[in-house]
Amino acid sequence: MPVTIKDIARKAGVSHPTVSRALQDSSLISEETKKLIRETALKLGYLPSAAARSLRTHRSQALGVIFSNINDPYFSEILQGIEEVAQSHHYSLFMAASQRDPQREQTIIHAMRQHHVDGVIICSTSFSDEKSQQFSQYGIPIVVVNNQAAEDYRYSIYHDDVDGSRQLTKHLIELGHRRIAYFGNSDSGRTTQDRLAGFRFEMESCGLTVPDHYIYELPGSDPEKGILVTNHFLGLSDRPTALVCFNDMLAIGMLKGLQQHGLRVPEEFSITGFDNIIFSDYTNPPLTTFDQPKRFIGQKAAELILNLLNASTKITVPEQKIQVLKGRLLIRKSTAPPPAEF
Amino acid sequence: MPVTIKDIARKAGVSHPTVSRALQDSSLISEETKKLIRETALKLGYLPSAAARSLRTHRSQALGVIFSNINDPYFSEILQGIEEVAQSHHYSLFMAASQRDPQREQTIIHAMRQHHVDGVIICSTSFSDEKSQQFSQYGIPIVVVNNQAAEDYRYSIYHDDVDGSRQLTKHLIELGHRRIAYFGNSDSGRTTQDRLAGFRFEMESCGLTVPDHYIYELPGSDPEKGILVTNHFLGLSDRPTALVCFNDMLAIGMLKGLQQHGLRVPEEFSITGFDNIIFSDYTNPPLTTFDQPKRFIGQKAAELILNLLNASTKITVPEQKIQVLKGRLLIRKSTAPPPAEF
DNA sequence: GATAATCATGCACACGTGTGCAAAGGAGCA
DNA sequence: TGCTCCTTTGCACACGTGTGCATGATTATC
Repeated sequence: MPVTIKDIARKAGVSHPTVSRALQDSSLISEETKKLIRETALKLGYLPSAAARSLRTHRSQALGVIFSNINDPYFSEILQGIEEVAQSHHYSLFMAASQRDPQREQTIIHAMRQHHVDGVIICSTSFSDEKSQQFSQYGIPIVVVNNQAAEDYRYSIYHDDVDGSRQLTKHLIELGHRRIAYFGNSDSGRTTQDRLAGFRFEMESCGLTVPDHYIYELPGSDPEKGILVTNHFLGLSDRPTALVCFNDMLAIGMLKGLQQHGLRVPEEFSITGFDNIIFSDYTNPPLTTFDQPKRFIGQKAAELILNLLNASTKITVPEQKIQVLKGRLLIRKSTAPPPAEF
Repeated sequence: MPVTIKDIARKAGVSHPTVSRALQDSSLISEETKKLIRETALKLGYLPSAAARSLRTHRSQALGVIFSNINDPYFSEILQGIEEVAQSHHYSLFMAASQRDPQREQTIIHAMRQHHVDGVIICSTSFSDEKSQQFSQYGIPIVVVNNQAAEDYRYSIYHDDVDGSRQLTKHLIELGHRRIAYFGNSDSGRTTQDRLAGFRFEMESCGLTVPDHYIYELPGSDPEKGILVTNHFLGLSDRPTALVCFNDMLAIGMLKGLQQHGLRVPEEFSITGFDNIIFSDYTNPPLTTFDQPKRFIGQKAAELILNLLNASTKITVPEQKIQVLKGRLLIRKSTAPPPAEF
């Protein structure tokens, strides 16, 4: 049987409301009673009941975090950032993975509403606007990370993927490449769109055309997909000399596929990734990629939502609705000038 | 203002206890009132308050999951398994990372006790026995995964690392290697011990000696450590021809280190990993490793703890306290017979 | 010295749900 | 008709915490 404030009250010879106030460091209670109560609380090993507190105050000291897939090094690094900030602010984390399944998404929403989370961070690109409205409708603030429709949300954080994609493309162009293709992912919402848009934009502004068959997109991000798609690009009569990949996972797979076909990277073929997941530095050759501040993004998302929680009581509205974070180009060894004959 | 059972009661013209019972499908309530109540509950969009329910029943429908580090592909795959099972049983997940910091561990324990989790899964090797007793002391069942002292716990799950390490070592011996070294991790508790033990055991049972400088252990598992340690092994006068690495992360780093020194793997040097994380198949050459059923381990851990929760009411004691799961040897391209001159 | 002002504390109730017990209503039976 | 038994429902209270309000004690003011 756990210790309650009533137990403390009995032991200290006061009433339980006095204990409640004392532990909140209320100015109504005299310093000496506070001290007495704190000591007996410590002695008895008191721990407040989150359930009772949450029932009364409508605050749970818990945040919900929704991912499409936890088992993804990109997301787990974001999660790490979130967790750090949450823990240092004494917030607990409810975590769930939607697996892009609408059924599960609904289940998750219900679970989080039932558990009365104070706020929600959505890191799932597939989460629709109307789904997330189920939170805001009940006064639960949400922050979305890299969502497909960041602008539709009141608060969101995303990485400037257009910029990243442009920088990668520009790097290849500067190396002398002219026939550059794009290997994309089709189901990551805004990320899908922005990375392709950045590629196209940079190509066009350099006067380079992109034939339709230079764009290849498919759902999912297993490296295995990369291997499968190798054939497509290598089979083209106007074979590209360089490839911009949607992310590191796909690039890693593509790299393996190219090497299985006997191509030397980067001498015969250049390839870029995106995200700078830890393994992109351990491929052979190491991947040229775009470093996205993943942990920082997680931290910012957590800080933003915690500010919102305080704001709702203090009626302070944060000045900024949308935060755009910038990354940096990371030139490693998977890119080089195209072969001489081109 | 969320809908409560009282709102339903008012709308349906009954008392709130009747609603409570009806929604629990109690046999005390007539079928037609049940139907009426269910319909109005649906119409009003009722969602039970976990706080109130938990306060009354002392069950929260939530599990705690403690990791040392979330940003680790090995653990996140286990987490995925846990999440799947939990979600399908309508349990939510409280998640926290200890970062091997005793202070944070204590904070996590408090947070989880406050939130009244029904059970805890500990995937952190650094979690001490006495720490976890804080849970069992208050009747919260715990399941530990791959813990250093699995036998001390009432319920635990672990992978047979001794067996895995033996099989890897045996594979190298069968290829003809005699000078085999071990590159380990020093802060993963039982895993640390078992993998080294398996290596030693197999070497000895084949009559091969292991000089002290053939064993190198350090804390942490960043691939970067692998690079740093390359010098140690390559600098030895009796240089080994093969290396058994604690896990894939370190092996991936070591592989890069070897290649930076101009060594060809596997022609001049063989190397093995452990765990079969997804990237071990995408190094060049792909890593020979030991496939551990990570997701399955997570699923089993979640199932075990859910059984314990039911058992505590039904007074059924599970027959098995400790589950040992087996993996399988995965021979890829990072291992080959030693060079001819040896 | 009487009154007002200030401080510290306790009483009572609320949050939303679940459950023991009593009670009301109907059916069955002698 | 009177009794018992069963079904269905409501009443009252509990879970642990927080807060408005009243109360009692102490000090300040004229």
